[in-house]
Amino acid sequence: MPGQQDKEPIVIPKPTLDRLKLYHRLLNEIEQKYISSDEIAQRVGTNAEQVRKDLTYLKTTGKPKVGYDVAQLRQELEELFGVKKTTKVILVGAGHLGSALVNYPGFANYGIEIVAVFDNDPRKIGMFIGELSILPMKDLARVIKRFRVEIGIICVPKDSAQQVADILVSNGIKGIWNFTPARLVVPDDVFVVDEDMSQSLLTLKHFLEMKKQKMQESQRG
Amino acid sequence: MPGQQDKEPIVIPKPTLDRLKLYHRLLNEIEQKYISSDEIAQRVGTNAEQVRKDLTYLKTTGKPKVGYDVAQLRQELEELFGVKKTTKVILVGAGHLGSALVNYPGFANYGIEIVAVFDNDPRKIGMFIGELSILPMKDLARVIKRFRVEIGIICVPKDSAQQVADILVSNGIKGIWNFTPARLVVPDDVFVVDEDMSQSLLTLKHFLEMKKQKMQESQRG
DNA sequence: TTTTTATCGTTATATCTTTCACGATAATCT
DNA sequence: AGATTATCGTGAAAGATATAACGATAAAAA
Repeated sequence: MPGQQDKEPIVIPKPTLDRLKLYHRLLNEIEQKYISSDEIAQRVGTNAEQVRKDLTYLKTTGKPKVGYDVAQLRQELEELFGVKKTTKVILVGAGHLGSALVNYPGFANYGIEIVAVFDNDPRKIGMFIGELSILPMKDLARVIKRFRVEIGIICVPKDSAQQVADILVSNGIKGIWNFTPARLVVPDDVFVVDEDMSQSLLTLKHFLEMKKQKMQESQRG
Repeated sequence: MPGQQDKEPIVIPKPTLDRLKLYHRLLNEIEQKYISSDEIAQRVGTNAEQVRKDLTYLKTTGKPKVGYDVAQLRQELEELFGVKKTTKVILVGAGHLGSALVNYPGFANYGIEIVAVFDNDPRKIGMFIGELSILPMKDLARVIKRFRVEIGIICVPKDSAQQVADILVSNGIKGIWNFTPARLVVPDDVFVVDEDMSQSLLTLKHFLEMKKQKMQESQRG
């Protein structure tokens, strides 16, 4: 395998990465100069050992009796997640969800900029979502090249999802944020993050089921 | 601890539960009568052993040389997730995202019915989202009681999130689907599922960071 | 300056999850 | 009917992650 080196291929475990995201969010909300592993833990709902373990994956180190330098930690996390670099993104599918995303105020904080919205419904072409006019799919290649877009958001009906993914991939997109329940098939070097809301829903319903069962049991018992 | 029994407190591990959701979705898409662990695995991107292990948490059992009965497995999963029972849900926050959710066609498939939408902006009261007219917050208690609502969706601005959560909880809501980045503080018996899109974003950006680093390394090396 | 204390970093232990391995079994083939 | 085969179910091994334990260290107190 050429181009691969054994020295320090430190990969951060997924669970740790997920918690680091929580820490990152927390650090953006607090004012103090230092914070202890224990305080971080309490605020995000884990324990101090876990926090310290997680932070060993970073360069930032804490001081005994004081804790971690908030600004420093925040900055390292921002680098880790590339928050500071603006990433240009296109969105395909100008339905309700697409509109919601274009208008989502949170993206700017994470260096995300939606530069164009596409749809294949001729009636929608030219209409505006926020300040962006909806473009036809045939303009996609041009826009991606022009703005050097790397990420595409898919929020079209499920049955068109794979087709759209194929178009995005063939135009050089390397990251896809998939809001449809479809499982996308893409080359290895393309990264897909699924945002399937129905799945979260199942989690909620399952919880309520469990709860009801428990209540019935304790009544019987 | 009264009301707690030691016999068979079988709890399905979270990773297993997440995969079961994938299997459930798959089973809804296929026509065949039987399916093998291997086919399930290939279709959802895992391996056969994993699938079989996961299915040991269910009552359904497979037949050698044949596989699992699709209909039976589907039904057991539907029961597990409470898909068949319609759950009534209210939504607070009639912004872009709220509208998107009300119009989301996928909910019906999972037995979710949004029965009312609330907002505290007087200008929005009485306007329609789909077929639902936007109600003032003061109607909330009445609606929850009337429809026996157990789940509330919060998609208001971050700063109002906790306040809304408190209102929901005090009106007997037991499950909250939180679309804001706020961390909600609720009693132990209330279950919160966070749907923080900014967090998924970080996953994507982190991936792109990694990728860039790798490319730089391989150029240097 | 010495002692005490809070908090870190890290190694060791425990738990949880996945993978492996293989005997059991129902369907198919000879 | 007996042999063969695909597939299951499960217990054991391996791997990953989380928790616990504790010595080290910087700040604060004595």
